[in-house]
Amino acid sequence: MKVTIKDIAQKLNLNFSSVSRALNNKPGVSEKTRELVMDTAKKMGYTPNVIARGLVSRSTKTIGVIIPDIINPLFGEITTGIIETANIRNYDVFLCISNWESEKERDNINTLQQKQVDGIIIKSVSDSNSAILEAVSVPVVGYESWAVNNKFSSVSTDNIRGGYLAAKHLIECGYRKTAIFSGPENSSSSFFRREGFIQAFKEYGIDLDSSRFSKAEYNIKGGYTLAKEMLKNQPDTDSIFANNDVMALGVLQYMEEQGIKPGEQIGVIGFDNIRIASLPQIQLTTINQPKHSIGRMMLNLLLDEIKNRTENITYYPQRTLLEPELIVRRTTCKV
Amino acid sequence: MKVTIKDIAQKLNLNFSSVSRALNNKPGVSEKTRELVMDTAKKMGYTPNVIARGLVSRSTKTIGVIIPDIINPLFGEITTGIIETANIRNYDVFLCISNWESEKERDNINTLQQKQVDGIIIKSVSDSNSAILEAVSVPVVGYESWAVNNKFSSVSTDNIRGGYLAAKHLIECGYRKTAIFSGPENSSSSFFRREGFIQAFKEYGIDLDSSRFSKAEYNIKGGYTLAKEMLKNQPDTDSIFANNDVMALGVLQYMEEQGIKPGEQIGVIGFDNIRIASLPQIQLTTINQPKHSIGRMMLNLLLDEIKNRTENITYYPQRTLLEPELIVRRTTCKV
DNA sequence: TTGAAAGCGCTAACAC
DNA sequence: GTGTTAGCGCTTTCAA
Repeated sequence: MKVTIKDIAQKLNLNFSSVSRALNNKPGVSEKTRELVMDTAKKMGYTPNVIARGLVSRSTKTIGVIIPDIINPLFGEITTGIIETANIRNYDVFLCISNWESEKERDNINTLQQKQVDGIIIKSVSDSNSAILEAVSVPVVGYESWAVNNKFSSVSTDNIRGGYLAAKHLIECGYRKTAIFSGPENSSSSFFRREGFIQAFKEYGIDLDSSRFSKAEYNIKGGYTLAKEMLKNQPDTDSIFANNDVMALGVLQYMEEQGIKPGEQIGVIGFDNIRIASLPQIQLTTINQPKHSIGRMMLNLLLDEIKNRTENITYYPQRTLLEPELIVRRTTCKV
Repeated sequence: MKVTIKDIAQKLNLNFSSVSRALNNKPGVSEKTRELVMDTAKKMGYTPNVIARGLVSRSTKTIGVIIPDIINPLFGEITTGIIETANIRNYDVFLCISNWESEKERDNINTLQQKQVDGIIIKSVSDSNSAILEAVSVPVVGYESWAVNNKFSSVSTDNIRGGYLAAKHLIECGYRKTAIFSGPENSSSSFFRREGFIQAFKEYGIDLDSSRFSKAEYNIKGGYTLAKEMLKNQPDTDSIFANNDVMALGVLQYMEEQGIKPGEQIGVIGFDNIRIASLPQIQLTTINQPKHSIGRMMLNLLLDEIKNRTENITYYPQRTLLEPELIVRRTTCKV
């Protein structure tokens, strides 16, 4: 059986509340007792039951994170940033995967609330959960969720600017007939990236043919399928803006299979700058997101809000936009 | 404030234990009361406090998972298998990242115990934690941990066989001077893969030069560095067995940079068969692990043991070995 | 069928 | 400085 503070108290002929005080470094115990308690606790192999502790203290020192998938390295790196920062600040992370399903995301939110997490970081996949999210009783910080909901803080890369940069580069390369491959319906990231992209073309006075806009799942297969379709139906397409890198990977796969040279015949630009995009065999031109920083910032924001709330300080949701960066590689013309 | 069973009880002029019974579908309440309770619970927006429930029932319906990193898609896919299966069986997953650090892993184990998880699935990075792991009070299932510890069940791909298959393929291609790039010190996967590899060479009566065995971190950079070193110091090396795919990716990166053609000048074989290995630009020859199945099997094993334990059925640790499969692509000769 | 009460392991307010 | 007590939200005996 597990050792409890009562066991320690009994052994030391103390009251269990004194043991609690000693263990938690609270005032009201003599140095002597404290040391004695600490020692025997260690000897007996005592580990606190954080569940019980959480029941009374109303804090679990755990924050919940909901991401759509774990295979896309983008989320992997953001999550790594979150976890590393959390650990430094003495918090644990409960990670949930929504698998891009709105319903699953709802389940995840519920689970986290039931688990009494102190706060939630979420990359929401659907507006339809915004009401639920607003009703959550703990602080929430979103990744790319400002448009959906401004009741809580959010951090994201400036997607409009990112899309703009991508377009500007493509235009300067001389591409004129660009296809845009977006993520799933309602993806706010795709929406803004496309907005910025279109804006740039407008500024340059170039018409963008919306029949070249299509959408699929944010994965390799999605990009592959879209490329196949697009290049068959509209073979004069001269470039592709894949709304994220894994999609771009799928595009490159299709082109490679067809013997179409990216960067020479058709330009391809992605978004995220995941690690493999830089491999010499891939050399994908893309827009960088500061992934690790995004994770770190979201966590810090969340903990600040948690602190504010316990201290009853009014809190104003804040939106943080990070600057994207164009990374030119081999899948677009060299400028 | 959150709704509790007491609130419901008060509203219905019932005792809160009746509400509990009704909510949990336990016998001892009339159908009428049960329905009434269910209804009002829903209306009042009641969600159970699983923390409190766990305190008394001694089960949190949560299992802990510890993996070394989240960037390597191998772990991503295994973890996806775990989470999906867990959700089907009504369990939540608490995911911890040890970052390949033994100390961090120890912290993770502690955290999970404190959080009172019902069981732990772990890919341990170090033998030094085996004592701690044995002392864990809940069931544990390991990935690739049999050699380290046989007090608990484990699932893994047959690494010896995998190494053997890799070697056989290389030999049949005509390679004779193979370098082996292993993972970090004490990596059991590398150990067995190398063993199987060496065994095959022995069977074929070919001497393997151990000066070509080296080790680094299990990531792209590790493979890159090792390839650079090896090909500089021992330029007659004709092939490389990278002990996992991400390492192989680093090897390919170096070769590409140097204009060395994989499969033509130097053969490269990896291990894991991660998704990107199949991209036409990469086309890495590798050994497949059934990643999703591994996750699913580990979870099922764990839940079985949890069940056995609550029912006081003696349990014998079992070792499950999965068959690896050679996937020939372009980085080795075509057979 | 329902109510009353104990207790899971812990913190915190209050008394001594 | 230490002990006593209540109570967090819930499940589970035992009585009624």
